[in-house]
Amino acid sequence: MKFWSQYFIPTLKESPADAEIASHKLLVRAGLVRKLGGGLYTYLPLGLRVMQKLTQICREEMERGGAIELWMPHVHPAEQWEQGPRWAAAREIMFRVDSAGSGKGRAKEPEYVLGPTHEEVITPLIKAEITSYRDLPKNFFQIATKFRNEIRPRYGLMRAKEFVMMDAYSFDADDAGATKSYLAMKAAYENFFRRIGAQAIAVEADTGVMGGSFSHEFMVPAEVGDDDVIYNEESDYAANREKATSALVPPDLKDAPPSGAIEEFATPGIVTIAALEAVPYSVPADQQFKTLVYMGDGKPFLVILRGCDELEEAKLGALGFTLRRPATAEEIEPVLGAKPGSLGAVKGSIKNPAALAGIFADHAIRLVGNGTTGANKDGFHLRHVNVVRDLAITQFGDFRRVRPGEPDPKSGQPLKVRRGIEVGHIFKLGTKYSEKYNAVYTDDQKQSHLMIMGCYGIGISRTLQAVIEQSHDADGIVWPWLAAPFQVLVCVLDPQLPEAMELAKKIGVAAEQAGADVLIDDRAERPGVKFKDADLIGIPLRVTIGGKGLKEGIVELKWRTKKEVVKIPIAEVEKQLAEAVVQASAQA
RNA sequence: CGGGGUGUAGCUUAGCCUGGUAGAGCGCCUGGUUUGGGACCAGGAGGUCGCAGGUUCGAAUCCUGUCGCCCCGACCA
Repeated sequence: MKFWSQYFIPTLKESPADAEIASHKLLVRAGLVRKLGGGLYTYLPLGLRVMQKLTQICREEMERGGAIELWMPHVHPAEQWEQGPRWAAAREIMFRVDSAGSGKGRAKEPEYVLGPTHEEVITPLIKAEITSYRDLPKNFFQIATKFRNEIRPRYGLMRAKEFVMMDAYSFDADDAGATKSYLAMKAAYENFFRRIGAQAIAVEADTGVMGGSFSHEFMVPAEVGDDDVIYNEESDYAANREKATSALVPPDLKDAPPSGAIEEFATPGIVTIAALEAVPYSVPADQQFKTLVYMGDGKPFLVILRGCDELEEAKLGALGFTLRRPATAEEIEPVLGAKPGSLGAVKGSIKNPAALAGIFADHAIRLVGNGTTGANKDGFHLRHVNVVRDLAITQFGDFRRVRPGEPDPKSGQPLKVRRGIEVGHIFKLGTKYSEKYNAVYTDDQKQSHLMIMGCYGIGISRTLQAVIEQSHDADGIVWPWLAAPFQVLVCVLDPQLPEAMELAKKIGVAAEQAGADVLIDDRAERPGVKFKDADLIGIPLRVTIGGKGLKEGIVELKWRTKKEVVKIPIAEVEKQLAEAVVQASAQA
């Protein structure tokens, strides 16, 4: 039981100028956090309590899902990462630490880095400690502060440089076991988000820099989210935009026969799809081939799309390059023979085909059949280009960005799009890390095998804010029962009356015994201030003790989610409150 | 890192264009009146106008640089 006057809940009437979204404003106004610097926040007592609620529930669900808690350092020797598979890709976001005057002369490489996640730490650990199939499977987790030097911190805790994350790593003897571990974690996540009152949905996701074979993101739908979720509720299809596909190309599509011999025609100054669509050329975008050039680990490669489609860059990850970026005009011309705007992939038109790492085409270009593309000659295009006959394609794949309204891949229903906040991510990693660190075990036939890994993360601090974003009204936060810093607020309007405070303590004890955390507002403030603050900090259940009520022999009970106030005789309040607490706990 | 914006009291801000004693609201302190949805009256404390240069008789205001913060883009829990 905490007494407000002795506690520390600095609420604000006005929102800080740097807060843009509702949850960020409320975090500050309700006295949960204060900013130290960009992406760096102090958790005030109330904010810390919520964090502790979330971590404890997360811990319980992870343990129920078979994971074992441990704790790893967050200062990592840089060598640990240099030996790992993603140093090149991850070093940008890592804080570097150098012990002063170490004299090691490592001008370019840091001595230590602060951990953004822990695959590079746990995999060598498990390689050293686990060598037998008898000790598998194992799944380890920790709940700890993570460090990422976000280029652009945003929205309070939503994207911070230092944040709290639960990260878990599973090790299995075989693929079936790894899938089982993955599904156990998926269930644990679902339980966690359900218990804390967050409406999070699992969507198929891109594996990104983590690598691995498949993955789900847990998204809290919210307008302020950073990600687009492509979904259709009837078919149950849901995927991150980076991963989403559609059934645009019918499986039985027959490739169009050539419409004629390739014809070159002059297009002086025409370097965009839109310009070629206009008169006098009048070539619809969906009758054009778009040719993009990227650099993959230093070698250029081509991506061919329909003129009307956009590249979904994340899908290029499937090609397996470690480092990838758009090519510059200077890099393109010597290889293709023309500047961007006149590029194409027609056999024989490419100046130096041997320099290319490949030509990758989106399936959807088969819908074009015969189209127009650049001639690899500035100011010229080619028409009657046939996909099968003329394009030098290495491999077809899914590279285009889906659009709302396209048929979903499960049922053909139109796809929809909405924004979401990514609060959790699970990956089936496979052997990417175990291979790199040679994490092997011996089976019962004395054979060595690579362990199959999975990794799992929940952004606890981000989840805290996502819950607020999802659960607030004009007056303040509306905490779900188990996420709330306190479940019961006893609001004493006349704390100078000894009998009022006596009753408040009795009620508080009863609520605590029923399993609630109790805050007593005993401040010498006017009732209006107390009610406003109560709504702002969003405690689910409020008990009001007023001078008038005391005379009438009643107190008031009000849920934060409801408008009505229930008057209860003082003699019954302890019992009724205890029942309400027990019931709310049972439902949560 | 590219583009845009902004920095004035603990918080929210006016003043800047057009240079001339730095203002308000909230919060805080004192006293009084109030007391069921952010009370009122009276008095009071609190500001190197982000920092450093420059222009000027004179700079919060104009110029240059620099730092912080916010927004848009690429990345992520």
